[in-house]
Amino acid sequence: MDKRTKLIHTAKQLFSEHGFYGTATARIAKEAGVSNGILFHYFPTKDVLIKAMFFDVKDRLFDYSVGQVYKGATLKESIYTLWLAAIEFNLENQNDFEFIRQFETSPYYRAETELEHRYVQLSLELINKGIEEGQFKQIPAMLIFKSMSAQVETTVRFLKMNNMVLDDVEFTHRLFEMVWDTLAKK
Amino acid sequence: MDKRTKLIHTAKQLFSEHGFYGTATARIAKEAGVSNGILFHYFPTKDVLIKAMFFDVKDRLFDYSVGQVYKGATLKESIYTLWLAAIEFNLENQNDFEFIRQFETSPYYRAETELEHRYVQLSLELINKGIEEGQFKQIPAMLIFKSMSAQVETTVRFLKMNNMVLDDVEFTHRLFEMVWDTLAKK
DNA sequence: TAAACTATTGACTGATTAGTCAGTTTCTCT
DNA sequence: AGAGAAACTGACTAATCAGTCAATAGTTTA
Repeated sequence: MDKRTKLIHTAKQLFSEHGFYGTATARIAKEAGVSNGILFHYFPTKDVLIKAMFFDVKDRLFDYSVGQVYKGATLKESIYTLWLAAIEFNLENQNDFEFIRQFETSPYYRAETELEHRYVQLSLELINKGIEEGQFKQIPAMLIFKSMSAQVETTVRFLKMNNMVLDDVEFTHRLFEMVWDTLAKK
Repeated sequence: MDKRTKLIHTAKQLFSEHGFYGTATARIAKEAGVSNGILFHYFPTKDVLIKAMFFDVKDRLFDYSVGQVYKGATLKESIYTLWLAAIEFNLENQNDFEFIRQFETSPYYRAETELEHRYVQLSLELINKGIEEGQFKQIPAMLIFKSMSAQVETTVRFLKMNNMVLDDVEFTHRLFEMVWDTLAKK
């Protein structure tokens, strides 16, 4: 692993544990086993490091989840696949999960930045299709997207807190029905 | 307003704008128009100040919302009243809203602390009643509570971002149907 | 080979900040 | 009144931390 990647990796671990402000750059470098100076060689400021990490996570989530949606799937199947993939990704990458959670409530976060990402754009397209076809409630697409994201986050936090994994298919479906009922027209 | 209250008030404003770590205690005192020392007279550490603020907000939310639930109400009516009250409270007290949001993703937050609060306990009682009576889905009460809270937060953020208020009754009901469908058995 | 560039180090600095403290004023109770 | 407590002040400190920099090593290019 090169030093740049090693730094991102170590930073994510420390940030998810102690927060952005509880983690000194010097500590990141130390625990990554590199010099203090090299951190600022790759990331001129702490802000740049943090934003690079955000895009790193979103890119990987996109690759992981969108690849699982197969072409001929119905809308409900596609949403299910994306929902499940997001939960799995967050459970398997808990440092990423904690990092994103903190990022999104920090002053670093701006809504416009997120909008530019493929992951959000694809999700919004899917939701707009659902609204146009009359399968979804008449609610602004952005609000539906945010509700879904919030449900994923809540579910992951709940599973983590209770040391659970999604191995029970029946329970998993029951959880998805919660999400689906939120969006779908009765 | 006495100095202690004035400090909590100013701190909430600054925290919601610049975050816990972006706000120096000296700045809080200065903007509150009091001396630096008096802050530490009332709150021995910054932690104590932050936790005092958390309970201040939850107490006021409890008083505001629970008072509106009337005795003979059905379960759906009670949930609606609590949901709407929470949204109104957060819209009217945006500094409180931003503060809580940051608090809950900060290292200060511990899940056990929240459980002790009347507001959470009352909500859980109501949800458990819904599950037992078969009106709610067979999902752990805590997860239902967290989902509802997340929906409230998402909705408030959406309304804020688009400079909206809940003046359209039809739209308000449509938003509540989203929440209700999340919880209710079909 | 020499020049130019990139990667790397770690000691250092200037700014910031939570919390202290010695002393002053204001309140309270007898 | 006057003693004792509580409220209050603001200058001060010890620690922390993001970012700098001069120097060295390694790699590419002409």
